[in-house]
Amino acid sequence: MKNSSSRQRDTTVADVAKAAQVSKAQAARALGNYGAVSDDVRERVLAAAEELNYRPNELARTMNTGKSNTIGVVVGDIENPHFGLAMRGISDTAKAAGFDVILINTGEDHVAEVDAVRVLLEKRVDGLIVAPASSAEYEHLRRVHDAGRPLVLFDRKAPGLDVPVVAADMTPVARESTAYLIESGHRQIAFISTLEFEGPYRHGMGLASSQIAERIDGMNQALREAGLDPCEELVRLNAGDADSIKAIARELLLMPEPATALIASDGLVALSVVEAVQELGLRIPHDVSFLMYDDFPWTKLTTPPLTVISQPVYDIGASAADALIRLIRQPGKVIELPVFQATLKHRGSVGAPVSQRKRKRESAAAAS
Amino acid sequence: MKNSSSRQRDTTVADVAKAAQVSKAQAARALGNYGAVSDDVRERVLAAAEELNYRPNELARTMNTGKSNTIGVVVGDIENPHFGLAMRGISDTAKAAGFDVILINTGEDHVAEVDAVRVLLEKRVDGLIVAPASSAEYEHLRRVHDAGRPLVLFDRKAPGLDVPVVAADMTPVARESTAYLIESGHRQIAFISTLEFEGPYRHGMGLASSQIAERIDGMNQALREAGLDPCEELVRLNAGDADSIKAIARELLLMPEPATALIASDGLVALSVVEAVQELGLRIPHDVSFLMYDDFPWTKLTTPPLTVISQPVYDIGASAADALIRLIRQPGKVIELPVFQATLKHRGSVGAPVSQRKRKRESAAAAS
DNA sequence: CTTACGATTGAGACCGGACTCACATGGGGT
DNA sequence: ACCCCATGTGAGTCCGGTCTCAATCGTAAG
Repeated sequence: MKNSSSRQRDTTVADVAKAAQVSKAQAARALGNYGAVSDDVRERVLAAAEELNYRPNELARTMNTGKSNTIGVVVGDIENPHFGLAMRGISDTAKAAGFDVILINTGEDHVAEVDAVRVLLEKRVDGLIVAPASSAEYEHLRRVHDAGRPLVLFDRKAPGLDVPVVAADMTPVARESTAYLIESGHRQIAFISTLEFEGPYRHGMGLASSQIAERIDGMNQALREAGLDPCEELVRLNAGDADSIKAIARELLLMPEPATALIASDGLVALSVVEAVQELGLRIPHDVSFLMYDDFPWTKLTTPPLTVISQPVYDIGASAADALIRLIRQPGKVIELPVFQATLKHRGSVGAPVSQRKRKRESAAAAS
Repeated sequence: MKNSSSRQRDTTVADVAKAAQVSKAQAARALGNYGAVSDDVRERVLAAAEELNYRPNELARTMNTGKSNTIGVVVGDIENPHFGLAMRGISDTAKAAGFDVILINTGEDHVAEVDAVRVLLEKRVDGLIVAPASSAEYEHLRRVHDAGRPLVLFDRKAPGLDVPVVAADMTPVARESTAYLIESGHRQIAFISTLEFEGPYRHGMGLASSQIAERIDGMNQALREAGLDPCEELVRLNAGDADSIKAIARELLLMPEPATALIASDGLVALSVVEAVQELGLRIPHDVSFLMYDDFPWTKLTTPPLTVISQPVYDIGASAADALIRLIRQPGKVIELPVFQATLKHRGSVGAPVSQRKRKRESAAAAS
């Protein structure tokens, strides 16, 4: 129908105005639905717009209103279903409020993240939701704030940055699940995370990721409440890539006093840990108990299905979007955020440790 | 340091020009690195820009160059690791060529997809990569083309739309893997896909998704080559959501002449199919063999690990980006695309069917 | 029959860059 | 000494909208 080549210059308000025989200003008013326009003019303009297939140039509009009706999202790893689900929460909420969402994936690379933030700022998004790769370096995030763009952090806090953070409080569930492991008889409970940190874990040191800090804190709480001493050697940070995670898991399972329960700090770590366990020929939960963060669909397919800690990820995403939009609409107003809780989902990967089994058998024999 | 409130008006070329005591035009030239500028002026301008922390307004630039140095990507389901990985291929390639990438997720919803395309067009991206949810409705894609923006399709063709498509050729691997199943003794081989279609599968009808069409074609080829008759009842489209997929899997396994091998058309379908098999108390591969498309990490964790068909997803993404960029740089030029092949990865989920086992046992007994 | 006031309307500035055009300036060639 | 052309430079236009402002119109009030 139309010339399919590239020249197809877009029709502008001026074109529409000419066709409708009115001034550019009037056409713009009718199209933009502002100011006073007589019914006669409005009708003619809209008809002309329809006829010419007029599409407003959003860029031009953004340029002199300063608003783009778009929010930008920066995540580290879109391959991680955790972020995928959160993204849906964000999208749905934003869409309902009339905002478009554009996403940039950084592959957990700090440089890429800085770049992503710059790009989104340049495109004049109205606000940003960022799941920062590193909570240590956040100069680029401060820039967002300085540029007067609302910012909401997702999943991780940036200490020293006064910005709303939407995340589940992981301490209670970490405590609960550790207590459950202790109750099952475990004493050597290991925690594995890819969180990067200079040097090995020590109690009391400030961790860059509040999420991980809470998971460890809750664990330590439960241990102390049970009269046990949290062991620094059993908390392994800097787990790195898949091979490195597997090496760490092997190490934990083959030590003189091996870990009898492993906790994976997220679904990606879990993948490698389970693989390592299987490669060692150990069975879950008979030889070693396993617990993981992130309720991914595949966790139900292993034998046995895995006991997981589940967060309301979709809701958290939705809430982040909601907070951001409120911030965009009422700048400066202090907003309050709902607190989210994670829950422990008992499936089949936690059991009594081998030594415990022996003890039970012995006491049963003694009783009979 | 700076006033942290929102007023912080951005510094513009005009500001820089004033500070450097030159005309706006000269400042713009020095900043934009075009035209003729004396060393003296350039120096002063750059110094002033640095001093004032000048950041070009990308929107304004885009508005009168028509180029945004950004490519837009529209995918149906970013939660699907398949797209996540492809996205990385796209990002890496685009970044290397100096393009930014923005992504919009549609949740496989056609309306959302139309919207996404509109938004990206409005933001004046230089080109689009789209994995269309439905190959049947592509009016919005035609609009991209009409607007003179390069477009590359990912994973799925849109028949009747003259646009480059980057995807692996699934026919050979479908044929190979089906042949493998046949060789293992299977005669009742079922295929399950969520592809939406009016009515059940019939031979020879045009499927909206070329990916699925190829998978089925390859399968039928292998069957015919083995002298078997492709059975329409064993190809199940419209599998729908998780529950629906499970119901279909159950049906296939409980028919009078049940399927002895199941093929899941993608990793998401696979999740539900395996779950259904497990819930029926059937064991893979003893009671039923299983084969799936998509080599997801979790497929190695099940017992037994699953035999999968793997595509070079990252490379396909990279190639799509590469094709799009070539199209952006040389409009109109016909580009040729590499052909990608998928490969069958033997793991442990395919074995001889039960009946076959019996037959083997019997013949072994007869021979002894 | 004036006057006044709200509704309409058009001209034009403006957002922040890119780019055109006319006008210096000056060194090289003859 | 004179012409030519490359290099520098500033004024101003344009992109496609939004928005201000002053002028115009109609009509109800005085």
